[in-house]
Amino acid sequence: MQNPYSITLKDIAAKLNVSPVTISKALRNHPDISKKTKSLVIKTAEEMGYTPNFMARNLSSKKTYTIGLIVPKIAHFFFGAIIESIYDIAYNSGYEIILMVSQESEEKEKKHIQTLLSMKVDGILISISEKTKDYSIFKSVDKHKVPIVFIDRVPDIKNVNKVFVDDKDGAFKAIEHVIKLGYTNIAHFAGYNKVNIGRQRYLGFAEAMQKYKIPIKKKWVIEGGFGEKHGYDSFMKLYNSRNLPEIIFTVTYPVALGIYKAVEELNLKIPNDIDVICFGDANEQKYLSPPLSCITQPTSAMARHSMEILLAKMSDDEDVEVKSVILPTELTIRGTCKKNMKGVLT
Amino acid sequence: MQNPYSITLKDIAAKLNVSPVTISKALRNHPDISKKTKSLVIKTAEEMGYTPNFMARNLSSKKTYTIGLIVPKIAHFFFGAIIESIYDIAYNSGYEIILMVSQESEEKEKKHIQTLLSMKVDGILISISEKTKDYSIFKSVDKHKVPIVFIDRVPDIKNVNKVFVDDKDGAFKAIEHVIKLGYTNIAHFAGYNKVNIGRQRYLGFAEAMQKYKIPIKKKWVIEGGFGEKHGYDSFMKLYNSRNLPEIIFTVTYPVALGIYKAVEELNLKIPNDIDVICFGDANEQKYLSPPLSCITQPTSAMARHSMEILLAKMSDDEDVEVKSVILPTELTIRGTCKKNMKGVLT
DNA sequence: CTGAAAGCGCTAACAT
DNA sequence: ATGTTAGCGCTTTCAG
Repeated sequence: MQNPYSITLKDIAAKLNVSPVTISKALRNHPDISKKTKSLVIKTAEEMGYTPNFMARNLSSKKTYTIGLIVPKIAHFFFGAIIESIYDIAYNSGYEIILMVSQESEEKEKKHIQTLLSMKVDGILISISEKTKDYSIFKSVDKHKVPIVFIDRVPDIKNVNKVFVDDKDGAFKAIEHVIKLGYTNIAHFAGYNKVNIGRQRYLGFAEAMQKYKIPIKKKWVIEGGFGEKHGYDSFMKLYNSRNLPEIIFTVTYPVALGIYKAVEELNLKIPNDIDVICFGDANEQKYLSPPLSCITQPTSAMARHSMEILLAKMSDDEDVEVKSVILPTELTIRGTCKKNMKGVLT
Repeated sequence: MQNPYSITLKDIAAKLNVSPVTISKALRNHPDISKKTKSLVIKTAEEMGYTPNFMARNLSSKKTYTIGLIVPKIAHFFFGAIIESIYDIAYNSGYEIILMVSQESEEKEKKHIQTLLSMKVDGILISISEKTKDYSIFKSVDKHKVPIVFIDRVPDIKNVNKVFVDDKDGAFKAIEHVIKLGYTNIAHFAGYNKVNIGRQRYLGFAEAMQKYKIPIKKKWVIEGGFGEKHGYDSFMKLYNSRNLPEIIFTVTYPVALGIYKAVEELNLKIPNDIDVICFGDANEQKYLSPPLSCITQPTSAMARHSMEILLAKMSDDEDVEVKSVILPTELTIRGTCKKNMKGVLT
């Protein structure tokens, strides 16, 4: 027995002198059972402290009412916000979320998918790790017939459900803004080119530079992922090469934070010595010194759309159409990236 | 059938012309089975894309190798860090974490506990919501014989496993530091008195004030929970009453952030117009304007201790002793709370 | 070393 | 309206 202290349908049945099936049906509000019996059953079940056995229930029925959610990191504003929204929607739709953290490891991601599959989740929501190259695992999910929706970090394959932001457009808008302000020495601390968000943000950057005929300096485009360390290391590298740009556009907020850290250690000042703008918002940015300007992503809309798609896929047996939702970004200018006002500000 | 595309033990058995039991044993590395058979089984299982059915497995065995984790919030540095550490340790110990978010609601918390119980988790880790008053639910967990350990936000009951920080001492040290710096007009934006961390932090504050014979002004001790809104609202209230202290000690980091927000809106300056120190660290604090001083909690140590206790409880059948771990805090002085240097800094 | 039998707790189909 | 039978996929005795 799972543990000797849990009460089962049988126990209730014995006490009430009926069959376990009656209890099962009553508890699930099956039309077969009379109101009187139902209320009696419910009452005694409560009295006895009955807790349905999830494992048993889901072994005999088809649905588990659970959704697997895989993210690369958790202690990160963007994912924190996404997760929170998804939990919220799931809760209100009667689903449980099983959250897994890949920690940017392709191997862990794979393991987690296996686990979720073995847990018989009804669907999977995933933002893939920055290292993920092998997409075959996602096809295996398909084979198991469990619907999957990709969020933000989506793989470059056709015919999958994805919800992401118009990264290229967002980056373009930001760089265009920067250029119009009069900056010409613009660097980009990029993500990885093989990760969609890294690639698209770079492309937006490049397109804007091209449009305004500003040559892109190779040394000023540094690829290195999405974490704080990239920002710190790359800035240090640039600084030591004595070849600083006026402004750096970073692929994520943590990368920008890395620059803040380096700048402080070097006793430099933002935005005087170096200016920064980043892709991705975080609550704290407005309290940074100086407040960091950024491209804002609509996290709760992303969560909502992903859940809507997944919910639809999970309920409809017929093949619902594959959906790709692209959401717009917004430019939020705060204390950085406002060249024309430099004199006033400092 | 769960879904027609998943391969079961039976399928493998049929293919290999042996009984399902042999497969089951081989896959679990049971000593009964010969090496030769084992390797053959493992190989074909892989080829066929076998995924064990978690539900079935855990229905027939005792352990599920899952741990339930309940936290009040997720998009919050402290909990994010705790969660990440716990996930890490669990992963390395072969456990899965089922994360639930109570969103500071007692009702949701209760529901989540029920769900976890019905999922037959092997143990529960919980940081209770700020609203939780009824502790009877925790006793019901006890009845189910699933071990539970409380982290940080622990209920005020005897004989439960808990891991928390010496909140009172941390607050005391901070206020003592503040007083020694020469501040006398000290306010406290407190949590809720009925939540242990709120109460203890207040007590530390009060004790320090008393030791140095500084009267506590009632209007300067404002109770209001642990969120940003409390900080914002309370500061606005204080400001409008034209009775500002020199420094405010806040019960959490988000509360301090609320003050930062209000201060900016009011066009005031920290630390000149008002100074702040808070309980609880976050990565971003060092980049705030100005960098926020705080009392640092050892999140990963907290995670480690909780998991150690839980792991022990889950493995030993005999009643292991109830454990209460109290961890020390550290004072981290950054840009706020350094009166003697005011002239230099600004 | 291998397998047959029984059962975990629940639900679905089919009686009654 | 209630109960009987069977089975979900796996593991645990207990025989061979």
